[in-house]
Amino acid sequence: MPATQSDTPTLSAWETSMIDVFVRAASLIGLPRSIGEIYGLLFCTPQALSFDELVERLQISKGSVSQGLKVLRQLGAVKLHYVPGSRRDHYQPELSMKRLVSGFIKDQFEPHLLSGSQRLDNIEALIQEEGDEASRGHALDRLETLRSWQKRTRKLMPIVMAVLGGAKFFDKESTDQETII
Amino acid sequence: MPATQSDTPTLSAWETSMIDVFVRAASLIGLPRSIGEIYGLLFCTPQALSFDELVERLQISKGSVSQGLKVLRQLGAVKLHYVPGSRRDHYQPELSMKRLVSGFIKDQFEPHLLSGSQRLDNIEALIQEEGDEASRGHALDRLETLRSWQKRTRKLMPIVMAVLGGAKFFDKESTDQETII
DNA sequence: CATTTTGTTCAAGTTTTTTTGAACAAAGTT
DNA sequence: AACTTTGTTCAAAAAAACTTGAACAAAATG
Repeated sequence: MPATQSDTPTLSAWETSMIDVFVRAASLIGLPRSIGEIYGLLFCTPQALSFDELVERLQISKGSVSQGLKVLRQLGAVKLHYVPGSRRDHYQPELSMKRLVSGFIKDQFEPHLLSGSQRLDNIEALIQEEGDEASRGHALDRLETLRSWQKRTRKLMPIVMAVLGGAKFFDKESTDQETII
Repeated sequence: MPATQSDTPTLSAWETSMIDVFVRAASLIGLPRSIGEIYGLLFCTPQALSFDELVERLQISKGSVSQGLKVLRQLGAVKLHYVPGSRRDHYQPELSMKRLVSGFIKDQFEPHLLSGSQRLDNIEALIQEEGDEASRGHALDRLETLRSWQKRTRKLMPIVMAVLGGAKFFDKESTDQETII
């Protein structure tokens, strides 16, 4: 082979395109490009990849990879894979759509939903304190609309998970739903 | 009342809080703050509001309101409301959760899903062109995973709409599903 | 048809988010 | 213990997204 060439460990055409799909998907759900790239490359690659391999093949900074993997771990979108003989952490992508979606919902969606409930209670208090006898009715009306939206969203989650393949899911009061589908 | 005071048409406490809920919701689905504010104020207010009233009460620029309303119209999240005697357009919020979600999916989600299909076909071609007999198998495997995710996402949509209240929804080949729930 | 009213457009300014890279910590080696 | 490897943190730089406001168009009015 020719002498010391710069040896950019370039990605093949299909890898680039497939990673692009994940970059778009990430952006769609509000995650930065670098996270799409990392998950995308792991998705393309047969073997587990180490931190360094991600940095080199994607040509992005260590900082981005470190933070990106942190988020992906939190979401349950990557798994640590032990490689004998190597001291480095190796990563593999989570391939179960159900688990990916579940992780995303639990991490990014549910918190907003829950904090939302408290916010609505606060708003109700504010409406009561407020004078304006006349407009109070409308305000409370809209508040109820909001509450009904919340409730429906919550009911939707377990159904989504079920359709995605047999889910156990958060729901304080409803009857058991270990394995619906 | 006191002489010409600056008269900031300030929002009441409960309005501010409720608008805040919409600002957060907007951000959650990747829409800018100003759009959350506009929809939020319309949601709080009993009467339809004009362009100018939105500018004044929210204290944001005409540009933001114009662009914000454009997006909200596109999403079907606001409706024009004719007010006799006034030449201005007046707006009211769409209050049906089903229609709101449907508008969002149709406008922001479906396009990505569809363009996605073509992208995957392109990737398949690239994988075939590519040499490397050995790795082709894995690549095609992952491509199939992606296709299955797509398919499941598409199946999910009508179900989501149905749960939200009896939907007619896009689906080329499946059997009739005018009113499921 | 000149003028006013109403709303849109878009380049420039501002703010927010993301990325970088150098300094740092933690743990393993020699 | 000194050194190396591996990965994290975080302030500063870069990029992206959002907002502003002045110039512009379109339509109604007088």
